[in-house]
Parts: sequence; structure tokens; C-alpha cells
Amino acid sequence: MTEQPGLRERKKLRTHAAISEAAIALFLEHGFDQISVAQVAEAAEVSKRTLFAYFPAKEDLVVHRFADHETESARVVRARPAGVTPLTALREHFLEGLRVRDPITGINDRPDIRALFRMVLDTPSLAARLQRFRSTGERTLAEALRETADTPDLTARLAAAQIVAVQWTLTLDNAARLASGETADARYAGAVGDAEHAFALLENGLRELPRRAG
Amino acid sequence: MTEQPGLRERKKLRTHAAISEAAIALFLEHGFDQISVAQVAEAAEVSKRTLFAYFPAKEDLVVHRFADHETESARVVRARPAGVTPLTALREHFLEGLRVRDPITGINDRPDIRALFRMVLDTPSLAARLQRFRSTGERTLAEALRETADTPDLTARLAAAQIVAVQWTLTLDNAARLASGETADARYAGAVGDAEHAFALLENGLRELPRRAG
DNA sequence: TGCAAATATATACCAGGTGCAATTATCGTC
DNA sequence: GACGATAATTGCACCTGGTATATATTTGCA
Repeated sequence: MTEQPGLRERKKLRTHAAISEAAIALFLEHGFDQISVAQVAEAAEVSKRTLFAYFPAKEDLVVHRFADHETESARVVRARPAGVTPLTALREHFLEGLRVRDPITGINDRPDIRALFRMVLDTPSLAARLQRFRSTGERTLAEALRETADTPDLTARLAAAQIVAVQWTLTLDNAARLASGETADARYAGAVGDAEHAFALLENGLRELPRRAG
Repeated sequence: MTEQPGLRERKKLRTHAAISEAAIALFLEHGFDQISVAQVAEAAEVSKRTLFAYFPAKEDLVVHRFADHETESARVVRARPAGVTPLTALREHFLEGLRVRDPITGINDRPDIRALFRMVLDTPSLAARLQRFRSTGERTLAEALRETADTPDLTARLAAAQIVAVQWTLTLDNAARLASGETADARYAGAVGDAEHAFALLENGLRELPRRAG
């Protein structure tokens, strides 16, 4: 099953990793905007042209690390056991992510990860590039809902949009708190409570938003 | 109250409009990526340097037209009469937008508007720039909810994220349908139904998302 | 070993965007 | 109506991200 990849493939993987690591190290030390791709290429000992053969844009040197998570929600929904609603599966998955300090929940305080998040959050072009992942994550989740929950297309898209929006909000909130110094362990209980609150809101709707005082 | 603006101010407004109009005309005719800012500057009879004094980036030549809507939801929530929930106010506002064919609902089929939407939708860099407006729209709506609905901060942010996500989905859906030929009048009834469905979902939650068949 | 295909490279180039110093137009005042 | 202060505009040089082309190098495989 696991074909041993040839030398070519292995070398490509190594080059890919080497470029990205050189890039992130430089970016973290001097700032994303202060380092040019030429400098990254030099540090990684490849030509600028080669760098762009591996990464379509400067931002991807950083955000490619989030690429795997694009389809995560869709996978969770598809893989849920019989008798489980999509929302339940997603909530449990998110809570499990918190428990294991999965960086994608924003609650990992390893210094390098925290620094990376901080950089992404306050570098506009990086944040913008992340949004692309959000879009495709939304699309794939909508498909998963449509196919496994027998939901009309628009409903699936609306639900996916809401779910992704909520997860994103939770993650950003956690990441922002850790970025400003809180430890993961100190944050954990609050993060769990917030996540449960958020998923409950998603499940029960916004009916409880109060009327305007008369 | 309405101070007569000086010649300077009026001229600035005129220049701003002239540049944007020249830009959009060229973009619509030849495509956003096929026209350089230098060409736009030439057509508008200003220097490239001046163009960038009015618009921070090429994309803004187009998307600045959406800027007013950034704070629209927040304004609606703040201006709602006593005894009305935020969601009700927003739903009525959206439905009214459909009725009057407000372009921001995606249901205006004036050829220039339709062409503009189509261009924004399938030019990635334009779509990306639009997302920035979405973010600030979300933030301002969250503030409005927090202040006028006496809602905890996180709840306000979560609700805002969900609401904006849903409105965005509705608008994109309408715009996409019109972009592929449907007329506004033909779409109207469907758009109203979809909007009512979407706001109901928002209000009642996603509880109805079915469990996985056993 | 040797050859075809895939990668890497150097070089030159384009477009978006900025810093700077000089010019020109507008404003408020005398 | 003239005039200095202030703001807008301009041209120019420059930087950076990204691409085209043509060339060299490496790898896979017979």
C-alpha cells in the first residue's frame, strides 16, 4: 500500500520543508513584511524561481501549514457514526481538539506555535490568505452535509457558513488570549465552556437575543 | 449644518469618482487583471502616484463601492424600534432590500451592476478584498449587539459571525443566479423564500439537521 | 552506461506600490 | 487683489512579488 517514494519525491518533500522552515524562522525573527522572498530563497539555498515552484505565493510559505484543516470539518461530518447529528460530531471533535491542545483550536501554547499564530493574526496579508482556506472549508462542509444529512443545497450552505463562522470565532478567541500571554492550561476550562456555549447557540438558534428595551 | 465644502473638497470628490469610473469601465471591458493601474491613471488623466493617494490598492478601485455597507447591519440593529429583536430587524431590512432591488442583496440586474458583481465574484483578488469588509462588518455588528441587546461579548461575536455568514451566503447565491442570466424579477420570489428560510434557521438553530441514518 | 523526463537555475522582465523632492493649486488673510 | 501657508499633484527612481524563457543539472529507468 505505502509505495516507497523514489528519491525524487523524497527530495521534493525535503526541499519543501526546508524552504518553509527557513521562511518561518526568518519571518518570526524579523517580521513577515521585513523579509523578502529573495532572502528566504537565499537562506534555503534555492533560487527564487524554485521557491515559487513550491509555493504559489509568499503567504503560502506560512499558511500552507493550515491547509490540512481545510477539509477537516467535512471529514468529521462524513465519518460520524450512525445516529449522530453533524453538530454533535463537530462539537465532540472540537472539544477533543481542545483536550489534546490541537493548534487549530487556538489553544496550543508551544512558543513557536503561539508566535506563528500571533504573526498570522496581525499580518493582514496572512490573515487574508487564511480566509481562502475558510472558504473551501465551508464549501466542502456544505457538500458533506448535503450528502450525508440529506439536506437541500441552500440549507447545507447556510448551515456550513454558520458552523465555520462559529468555529473560526472560537479559535480566534483562544488564539488571541494565548497570544496575549495566557497559558493553554489556564485557558482550557474557559475554552471548553465557550465552545459548549457556542455549539448550543448554533443548535438552539439566536431566538434568545433580547428585544430592545421599550 | 451642511457646511458647503470648499473647492478643494469638491474637486477631490470629483477626482475620486473620475478615477474609479475610468477604472471600472476599463476593468469591465478588458478584465481586472488585463488592465494595469498605469492604464487606469492615464485614462483618468492623473498620475499613478495620485491614483494611489486616493485608493490604497488596485482592488479598492472596485470594491470601495461596497464600503458603505460595512456598517449597515450594525446601524440596523442600533436603529431598531423598541420591542424588536435584532434578528427581526435584520430580516425585515434584508427583505426590504430585496423589494427595492438593493444591489447589496445580490438581486439587482442592471447590466452594469450585474457585470460588476460577476467580475468581483470571479476575480480572486477582488473577492479577497471584499472579505475585509465582511470582517469589519462582523465586528461592528457584534458591538451593536453587545450594546443594544445587553449580550455578553462572546455571544455577541458568535451571533454576529453567524448572521453575517448567512447574509453573505444569501447575497452570493442571488448574485450568482443573476450572473448566470436569471432576471431580478424572476428571482425575487425565490430570493424572499430563501431569505425567510435562512433567517428562520438562524433563529431556530440547526437542531433539525438530521442524524445519520443507522 | 546512456538517454528521456523532470527539476533547478540565471537572467531579464512586468506590475503593484512607496519615498522623495519639486511644482502647482487652493485657502485664509491683509 | 496680492501673498504666504498649506495641501494636492507630479515625475522619478526604486523596491518587491511574481512570471517567461531558455539553459543546465539531476534523476529514473532501460
